[in-house]
Amino acid sequence: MHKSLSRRERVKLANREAILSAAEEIFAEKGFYAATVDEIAERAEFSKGALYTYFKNKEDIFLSIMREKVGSLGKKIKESIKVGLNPIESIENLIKAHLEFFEKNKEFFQIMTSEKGRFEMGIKNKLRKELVRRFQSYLEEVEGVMEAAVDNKDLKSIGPNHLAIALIGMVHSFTAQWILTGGESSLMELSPVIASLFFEGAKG
Amino acid sequence: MHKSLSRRERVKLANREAILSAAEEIFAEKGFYAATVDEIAERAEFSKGALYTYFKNKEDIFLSIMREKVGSLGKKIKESIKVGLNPIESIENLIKAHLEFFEKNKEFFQIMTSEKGRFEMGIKNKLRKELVRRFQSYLEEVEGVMEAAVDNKDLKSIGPNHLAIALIGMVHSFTAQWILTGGESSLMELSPVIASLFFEGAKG
Amino acid sequence: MHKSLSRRERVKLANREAILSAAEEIFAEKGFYAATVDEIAERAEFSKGALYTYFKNKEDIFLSIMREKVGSLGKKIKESIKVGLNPIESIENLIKAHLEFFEKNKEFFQIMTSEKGRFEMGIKNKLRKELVRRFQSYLEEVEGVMEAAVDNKDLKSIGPNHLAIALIGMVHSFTAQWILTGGESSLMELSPVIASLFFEGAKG
Amino acid sequence: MHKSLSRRERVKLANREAILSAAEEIFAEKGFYAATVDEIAERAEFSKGALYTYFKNKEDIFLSIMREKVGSLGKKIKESIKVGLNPIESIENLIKAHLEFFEKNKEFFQIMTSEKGRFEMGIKNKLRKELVRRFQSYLEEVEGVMEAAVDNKDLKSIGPNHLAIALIGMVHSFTAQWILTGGESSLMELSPVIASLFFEGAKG
DNA sequence: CATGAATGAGGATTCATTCAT
DNA sequence: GATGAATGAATCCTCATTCAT
Repeated sequence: MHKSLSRRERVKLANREAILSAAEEIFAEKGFYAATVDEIAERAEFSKGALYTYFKNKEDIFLSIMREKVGSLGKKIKESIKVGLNPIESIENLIKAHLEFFEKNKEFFQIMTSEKGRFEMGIKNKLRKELVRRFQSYLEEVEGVMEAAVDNKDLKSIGPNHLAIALIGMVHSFTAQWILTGGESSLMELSPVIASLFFEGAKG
Repeated sequence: MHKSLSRRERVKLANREAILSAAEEIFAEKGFYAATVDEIAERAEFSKGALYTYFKNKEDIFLSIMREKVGSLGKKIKESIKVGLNPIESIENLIKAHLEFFEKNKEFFQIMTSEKGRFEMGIKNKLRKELVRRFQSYLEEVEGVMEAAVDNKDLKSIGPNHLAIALIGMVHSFTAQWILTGGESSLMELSPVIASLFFEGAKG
Repeated sequence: MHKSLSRRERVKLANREAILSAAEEIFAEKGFYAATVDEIAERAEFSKGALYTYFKNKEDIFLSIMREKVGSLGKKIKESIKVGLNPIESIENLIKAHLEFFEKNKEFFQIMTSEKGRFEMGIKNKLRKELVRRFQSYLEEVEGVMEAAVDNKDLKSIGPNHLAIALIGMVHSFTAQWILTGGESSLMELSPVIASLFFEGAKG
Repeated sequence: MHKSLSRRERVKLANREAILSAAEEIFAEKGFYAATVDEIAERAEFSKGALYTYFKNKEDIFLSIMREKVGSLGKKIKESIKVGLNPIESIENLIKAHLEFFEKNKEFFQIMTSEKGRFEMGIKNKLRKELVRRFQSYLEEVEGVMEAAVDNKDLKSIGPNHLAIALIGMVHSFTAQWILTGGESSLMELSPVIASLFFEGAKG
């Protein structure tokens, strides 16, 4: 990878990543507003000014993180779905992919759940629009499998939209709880519990 | 209620409520940081100074809203549980109570989901501690019904904690989606869908 | 004057004037960019923040000064012209009015001559547009007298535009020199010299 | 000229000129403060760092332009005066030389008129001092012709200082107006108008 | 008590200048 | 020498909080 990049270009790319990584932590801890550019710069071990050679402004840093992560989540989800032999297996893979992604991206999960509502408001901004589009496409992906499963009589004929909301709600809820209790144990271990509850329900 | 309050005291109480109500809107729209005291004062049709006779500072306004709402939600939940003849019915009531509450308190739901993570950090503050305690007691309440249902063999013997997380996750997810799509139709109508998915699962 | 203003309103107006007066000095000394809001605040004996209750931003302070002064200069010029019994006398009055105004408004003269070119560029701004309009109307006023004088055969039939440029150039040049040499003696005393040179020329 | 310069030295000199020329444009457009080193470097098609091998700092670039131009203007003026057969002709030549110079150096004229007042303040700097000295010598040159003309009874016995101020004021005013209206037509054509107004005055 | 002007700490951003490559 | 990334001082502006009237 990066075969064709000059050393200088590779350094720039690495620095960019370092800044984004530091910013992700701070944004997760404090949210967009309370996070300060100074603090991000300090955590990234760069001067304040350096951030502005890599990003247009604070919002650009934020949206760059979100764009990358949302895109990456979407890709993982898509891949997980394709791998399944049948809709049920696809959904099981979907759950696993979600948990795996959030386990590696705790900070992003926190940012996403707390700032999502915010960046959908007052969308004048190209980047913001693109971001919202990516989110939607991710949801549609999940709805897609649900629809396939319903068509295949694997799932009850409930609106795929509702099925998607229910599953994602459970996944997010378990993830949030896992983070709240320290995020130490393995989140992926919960995959069977979630699958079982989603498919079979809780009734004894 | 308020039997023993003088007229002056009643006015003060009403003003307090008016301020909190205005603040709730602003906080829901913009989040804690982006909301300005000026804007809250204007929306509440009070002078900025007046807010400071009713509340110690901006955080105090915020936590007052949260305390009241979290307390109120907890109370509703407790009541809903008690009314049920058996654990299953209690859980059905629990779902309805949730949806009813969020339908009336959209703004609070938005604030809660976006700021919850934040005010759990750096809890030096009495009010914050109390708030977190209230949240926990609300969760424990839900876990309580789940435990009863498991004991009663109404639900599979899954950890009550997991059952609570799953149900709350679904409820929050449906609520969030409802708000995102405008919050016009009735949220409570979704109660049977959620109950069915929770009890019976999605499998056809 | 200000009969109908409450005390508070009068104080506000006085404060506004104090800020503008301090700003005028600083802008004259350093120009728009080098002048800092901090310095203006300090000179005005207000806090930095206070300036922002009176003015939208630094540019607003600057344009407020210019607007008032340009308007005031224009008014003086118009009045001076009207008072003359004939075009020649009107022009003499015009010269006197100019010198009198600049003598009292050294700082404005300096700002005007150094920033004029600047605020004509990139006029996106209502205030800037209005300002340029006022400047033009002042020039047209001077051209107006010249035209009358030419029509009346008091002046050679040179384009009134050229006559206006020549006279204003001389007036500005004498003013600039007067300021450069300390601005102590009376500028108005130069009125006959300028009038003589303008009307009779330098040739012996 | 530059006979004894090596190729390397000639390149350096050419680069220096290219930078100064680019800087002159930017300074004329925006003034000293609003002009950025980045922009100058870009316009000159050099790296930012390169500018600092040719000039000590931003002020050095600015003062280098001014020094060269002021010196050049002074030289032209001196030459124009010498060529005249008598004082009157010398003054006519002086006017022509001025207009010719400003026609070729619009940018410098703009910089000069807007920044002149500024760099006379707080002169701690050798370069600045030298610059002010050059300006003064240019004025003295003009005063010199005026004195000669007065002595020769070609002009009224008005102080040569006043005569110089009046003439220069007119020249600058016409130049400023010419630039304001686009600077397309020939500025030099105005030479007879200015001479006539200066010598004979405006009276009909 | 209510008001809203004043305060000033805090934060985002710019840009001249330096310096490692 | 040339480059342009990095620096950080400087600056504008915001806004929670205070306090004189």
